[in-house]
This record gives sequence, C-alpha cells and structure tokens, in this order.
Amino acid sequence: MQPKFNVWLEAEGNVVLSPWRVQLLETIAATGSISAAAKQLDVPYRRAWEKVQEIERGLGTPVLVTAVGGAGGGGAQLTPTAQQAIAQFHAFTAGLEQEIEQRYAAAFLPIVHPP
Amino acid sequence: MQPKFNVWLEAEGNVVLSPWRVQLLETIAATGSISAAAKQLDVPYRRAWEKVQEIERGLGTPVLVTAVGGAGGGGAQLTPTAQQAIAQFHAFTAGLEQEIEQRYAAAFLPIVHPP
DNA sequence: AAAGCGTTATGCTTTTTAAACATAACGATA
DNA sequence: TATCGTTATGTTTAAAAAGCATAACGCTTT
Repeated sequence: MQPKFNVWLEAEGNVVLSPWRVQLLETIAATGSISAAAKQLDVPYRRAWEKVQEIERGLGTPVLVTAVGGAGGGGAQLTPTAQQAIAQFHAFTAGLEQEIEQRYAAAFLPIVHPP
Repeated sequence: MQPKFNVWLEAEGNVVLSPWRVQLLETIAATGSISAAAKQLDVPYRRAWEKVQEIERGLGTPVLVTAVGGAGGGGAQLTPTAQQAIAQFHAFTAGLEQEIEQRYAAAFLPIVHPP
C-alpha cells in the first residue's frame, strides 16, 4: 500500500497545467519538436498536440512557437510565458511528494515503541 | 485559475482508498445501504458497488457486512476495519487542501508591496 | 528548379473504458 | 404466502482515448 497524488491547475473547469503536461512541455523544449517529445514520452503525437492546445487555451497565450517545413521538417520551442509557467509549477509542487509520504506514514504506519 | 488535487492509496497498482471512496463508505454508513448512498451521491448503484469491491480487494478484508432480503430489503454497515481505515485516511489528508492552496498562492500570486 | 524529407496540423476510424439499464435472488414483515 | 427494497451481476449503450492516415509546409540537396 502506497500513497499517490496528482495536482493540477484548472481554468473554467478545464485542466491547464499538471505534472504530466509540464513534463510534456519540458520534453518538447529538450527535443525541439512535439513529435520527438511524443515519441520519447510514448504517447501518440495527436495526444501531445491536443494537450498543448488545451494548455494554450487555458493560459490564454501561446506556449509554443512552431515551425512547419524547413530544415528538419520544422519544430517547436517554448515561449517565455511557458518557461515561466513551468518554473512556477515546479515551485508549486516542490517537495509535495515528500509531504504526502510523511502524512501517509504518520496516519497509517503505527510507531513501535522498543522495550 | 485554481489549484486542484487528488490523493489516494494504491495496492499493486490498483486504487484502494481515495477521498471519493471514503465519502462513499461514510454515506453507506449514514444511510444504511449501498443503494441509498449511490442515490445520494448521484452515481449508479453498479458503480458504487464495484468501488466497494475494489476497496475490499485492495484492503484484503471486507469493509461492509451486507444483508440481502429481510426488513427494508436488506442493507449494509461498515466493519470495524472500514471505520479505522476511514479515520486514518482523514488523518492522512487533513489540511491538505489548505496546504495546496498556500503553495499555489506562493508560487503563482506575486506579492504586491504597498508604497 | 524541383524532388525529398521530417514536422505541424487535422480528419477519420478503431479500440478501450465507463456509464446506464435490466433483472434474478433474497428474507423479514404483513 | 405475497410484498417490498436491497444486494448482486449480466447486458447494452455512450463517451473517451488511442490509433491511423494525410495534406501542407519550407529548408536542403541534387
């Protein structure tokens, strides 16, 4: 038995940012394209692209500047807005896993007093 | 934009307890039956019943003692195991919403210094 | 100049998952 | 013994996700 959690940001009932979405953006930045990121994260390109759209709709501003055609077929890189959002989200969730783990131990694992 | 979260306990990759599942058990206890609880929580009986099964499979022990037929058609009440699990889960998640809210404010809402 | 290549962007189909519906069995009570 | 509301489970329908297929694009190379 182990504790799990998820945490995300919503706008008007729609998910905007989540740990997975932030990872997606970071992987796009690292690889230089949506398609390479999708491959690396083992999700269909379609899904990755759709999530990016949802993020942009939720934030109300683009997170990617994309290029179609050209050298390498095109690509994508993060906007400054996206970089800031990623940094803020990391600050938001930093240490949360340890916090949850600690709460779990306190609530469910009884303390054994040695003799 | 607002923060949201979920937190749960897993056993072998399967969800066992979550805020919603705990609420389900509590509603069953309060109403005396799975069907009344399902109605009150506005979910199909089938789903409520299945979730109870998953909880029992995950915990490895019954959480309900059910009666079929008889006065009122039957009913269900919590086992002591279930009552303890509920109490522990509440201890586990107590104050977590405020914690998340505070983290959100710290990470996303800039502090305005008055003149 | 034009053919090739990998990517973005999007329509369409298939599969999987969850919700919804329907019903048999049960047993105290009247 | 007929009734009633509940448990328990099979079956059907709807929603969501995954998968597949393809057009457009613009550098690069031939």
